[in-house]
Amino acid sequence: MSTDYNLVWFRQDLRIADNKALYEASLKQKPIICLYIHDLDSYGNWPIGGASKWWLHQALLDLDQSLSQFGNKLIIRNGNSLNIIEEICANYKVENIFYNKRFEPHLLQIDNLVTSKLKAKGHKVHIYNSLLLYPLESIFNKESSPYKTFTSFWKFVNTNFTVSKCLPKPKSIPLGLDQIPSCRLESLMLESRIISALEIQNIFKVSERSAVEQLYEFSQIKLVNYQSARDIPGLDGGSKLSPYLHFGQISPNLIFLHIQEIIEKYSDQKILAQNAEPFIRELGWREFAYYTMLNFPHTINSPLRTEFNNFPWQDNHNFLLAWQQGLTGYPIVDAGMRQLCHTGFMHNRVRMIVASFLCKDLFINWLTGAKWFFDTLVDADLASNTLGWQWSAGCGVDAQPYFRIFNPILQSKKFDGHGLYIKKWVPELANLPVNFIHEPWLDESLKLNYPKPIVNHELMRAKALSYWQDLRK
DNA sequence: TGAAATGTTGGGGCG
DNA sequence: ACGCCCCAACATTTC
Repeated sequence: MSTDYNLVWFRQDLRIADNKALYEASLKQKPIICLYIHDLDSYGNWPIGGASKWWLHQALLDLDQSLSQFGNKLIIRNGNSLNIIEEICANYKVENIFYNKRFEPHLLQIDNLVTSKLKAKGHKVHIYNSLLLYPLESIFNKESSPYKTFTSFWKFVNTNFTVSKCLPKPKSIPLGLDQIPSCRLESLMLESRIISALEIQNIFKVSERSAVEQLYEFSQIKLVNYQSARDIPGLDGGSKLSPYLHFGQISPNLIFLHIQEIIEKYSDQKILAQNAEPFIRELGWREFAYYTMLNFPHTINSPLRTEFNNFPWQDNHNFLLAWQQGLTGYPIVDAGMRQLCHTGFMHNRVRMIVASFLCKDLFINWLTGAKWFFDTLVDADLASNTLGWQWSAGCGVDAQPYFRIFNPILQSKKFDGHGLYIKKWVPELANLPVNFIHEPWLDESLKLNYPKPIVNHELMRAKALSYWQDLRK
């Protein structure tokens, strides 16, 4: 007599707390198969990057440990999602399948296929939204079309929806009697980039528990200065919650509600609420990124503004290489790109600077930059990455006008005035006086092991503007 | 979630 | 005392 099972299909919701699919499954009081499938086909033409693989490995390890505290364990498989789920459902008596929705275009197709096949075989499939704060499918403007500017979108959701409360942890996640075959985590070969992982490891502790601890630390120490500190790359003013959010190790609801709680608790400190607003707004940008990907799925591969299909992007391999390696000769750009290579992370302001530089100083297609970020960032997220890059290139939703061009020297002076960030990531410049740190080429007497600027920003700016003029015709 | 070019104003040096 | 010029400092426009 075999047991009756329910199945929870984990994807990018690698947590126990406030996980709708897991919670609902736990209410059924039946043995639960906790399944994770490493399915390379599910990534479409955006294969999982090295940094993300490393994080995923740690996250799966942590989820398995968490499940073991409930006497259960994570079943890991490698291969085609549909085949594996069908195989498990055929071999064990699985009544209900639970999973949380995802929004990547290629995943929507796979999910629909899996769902319809399972339903056809008599299984019940339960799908939840445990990824986002708001029900994005039902949000449209007065003309019943999708919002294309963030502020109007954000205003609408804030006035029409409230963020739902977090679910408690499941009371139990019962294990069945059968020995269900599972791969060893190591066999997925996620941990190939060991050297880079070593440095990442010093920055992030990859677990559900650490995500919450990091949130608490942020809200108690950094939140009060967030508005100004977040723009200074030499400070660690951000929450650094993005990779946890990406892998679903923390729910956006938990973050949102925790910050709201803090504001209410210290309601006499207006400054706290003032600083919390731009932070919550960042969660809003995440929603907006998913909203855009849902309504304009093609934008993961091509510009939203079709006139940009005619933009004369240039395929300069040496420029690309210099950018990737942090050898452009612009200290703030190089500092950012090296932080990325060494840690799998980059400060947000610097992400904008290096993106602007790639698109508007080197004229390299934003997709090329997007691919590099996707491969190297620990928080690589298709929705956010696409939105950010199209914003930088000026070809997406809420796009900054193309002529809005970052001056890497001014940005550097403004946000890294003392050159702390530059000195940390570009050691060749560590001994330079402040007045040359942003533009070391000005001191011709210096003999540095550091490249001269690969392009002249003034010239490239003028060129970018003329391209933009042509595009408007 | 720019930056440069251009326009305006007002204080101070100077004849 | 006065007008003139210079030029920060700030505001507006333009790309």
